[in-house]
Amino acid sequence: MFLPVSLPSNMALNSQVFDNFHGDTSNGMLSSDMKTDKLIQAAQVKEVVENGGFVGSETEIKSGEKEKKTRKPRYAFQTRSQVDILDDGYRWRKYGQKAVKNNKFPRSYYRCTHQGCNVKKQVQRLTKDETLVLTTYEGVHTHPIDNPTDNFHHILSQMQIYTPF
DNA sequence: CGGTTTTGACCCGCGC
DNA sequence: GCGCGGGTCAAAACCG
Repeated sequence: MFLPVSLPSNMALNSQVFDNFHGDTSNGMLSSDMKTDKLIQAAQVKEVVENGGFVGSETEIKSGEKEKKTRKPRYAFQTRSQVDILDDGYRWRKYGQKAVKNNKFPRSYYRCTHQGCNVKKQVQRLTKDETLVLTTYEGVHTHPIDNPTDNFHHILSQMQIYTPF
């Protein structure tokens, strides 16, 4: 259920992200940096936090192992929005929700529903500024977007590509 | 009726 | 060892 978006600005955000994605994923080698960058630009993010460290429990390296283990990239950014659900075009299934120590709002855990794609993200609203939403992505999508909650604008722009006239 | 949300339980690492 | 904080599981509820 990613439809309760009632803000027109948010919908404009989504369409812009879609356009960017379709323009860059032609070879399927879209880097997560570009993705995040596009999202940031589109979402009018106030502050960006890039986490270059390790993610997850088993990815931690203890011994002489260098950094050859699967170090998933994790990108976080804050968005000023009144709605918790920021639809980025992917389908997410919620699998958990926990309360965080210093925040009164719970943190929600989502997983990409695409088969074989275990990209995760967590969404958390900040207590400091109730209008700020911190979204953290973990992993990289390696499959095209199944554009679900689309606006007709984007559909039409796609149709124009395949229409000779 | 199938996929998603909900929600408490469970697990794991860490600090005391 | 134990409690705490954070992350995930899974069964039941929920919904289109």
